[in-house]
Amino acid sequence: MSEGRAAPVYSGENLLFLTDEQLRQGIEAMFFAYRGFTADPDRILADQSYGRAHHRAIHFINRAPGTTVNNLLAILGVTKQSLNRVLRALIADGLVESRVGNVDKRERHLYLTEDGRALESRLSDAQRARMRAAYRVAGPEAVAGFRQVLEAMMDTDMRRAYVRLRDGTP
Amino acid sequence: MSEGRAAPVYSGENLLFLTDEQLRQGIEAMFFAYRGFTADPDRILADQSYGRAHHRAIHFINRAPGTTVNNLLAILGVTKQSLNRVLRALIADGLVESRVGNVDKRERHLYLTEDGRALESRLSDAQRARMRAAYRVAGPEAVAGFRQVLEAMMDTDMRRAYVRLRDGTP
DNA sequence: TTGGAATGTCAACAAGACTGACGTAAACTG
DNA sequence: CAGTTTACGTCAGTCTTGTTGACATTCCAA
Repeated sequence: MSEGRAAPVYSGENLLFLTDEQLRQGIEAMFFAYRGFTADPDRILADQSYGRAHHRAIHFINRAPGTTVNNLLAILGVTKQSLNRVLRALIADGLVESRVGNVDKRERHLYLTEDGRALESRLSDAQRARMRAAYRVAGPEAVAGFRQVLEAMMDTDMRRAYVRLRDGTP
Repeated sequence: MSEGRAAPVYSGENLLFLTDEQLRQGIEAMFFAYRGFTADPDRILADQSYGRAHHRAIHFINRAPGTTVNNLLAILGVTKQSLNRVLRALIADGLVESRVGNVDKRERHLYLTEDGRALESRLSDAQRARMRAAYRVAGPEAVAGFRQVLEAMMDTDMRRAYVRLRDGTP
């Protein structure tokens, strides 16, 4: 992890000698990497009148078609007013369809339209290309570690949401 | 990385069988983890009249004392006007000191004051604690992989800035 | 020495987040 | 069945943080 000083001894689950400096580097790595992570979709959306908020909504609607507004709210971690502004625009532009629930008519189930899926593809193609390139450079073991650390960094609620999406267990 | 389907064969630097699904999981991991990553400092700053932008400025001024505004601009990736608002507040509140450059009087060199360092500590203590916990859960090999993937995900400019800070080579 | 480039500041504006209040419809519950 | 809770939408107002545009100061090179 870091050269130039006496190699720290890691023993089992007792991971020691994590200097503030090492942690700080991890923090900065997160900061700079997240910028890269969002750069490509941001560029694509810059032309349109959409932003990162729209991208997030589109991503998760695509990921869990038929999800309810409340569900999306919990995943995105924003207020319903904030999400509503975004959804209103996407629905008005015909990228998202909102269907009243069959069993519970209070609920609205959200789906991407053909156009919505098209935009989603453009956005996630760009993001996946970068992720794929990074994965290739770093190698498979690094990828596994990457995922482990990220998962450990999440809040409990978010980890639950993440795992649920990952495993497709509603 | 993923169970439930035929184990993909990874061969040397030729990392294959990266399904869209696997990449998508990486993308979502980044999204959820970044939320956790910023949660603690955000909570601390919520009381004060500061936000994430102030945190970022404080972090990097602490990291590279005497840095110029232009320098900070490049690292943070915002416009100078945007940074200026943040700096103005921090200077007015006595957390940051701005000294006119000796050799080039157009430049302002930025330093944290005693109070600035105190807030920096509070913020980064919280963030480091989470990072440390995540590192401990994931283990040292995972941490190495984590850092590798993040570095590979950065834009070239950001990777340069990151390495420069990490290695302390101005 | 003068005009352009670089550095930084001030002012006005836009996006996107937030809170608070309110309304409607549907579901649940004693 | 009446009252309460839940799910969703909306209006209004505020705050943070990003943007452009205009401008002052300083440096440097033709």
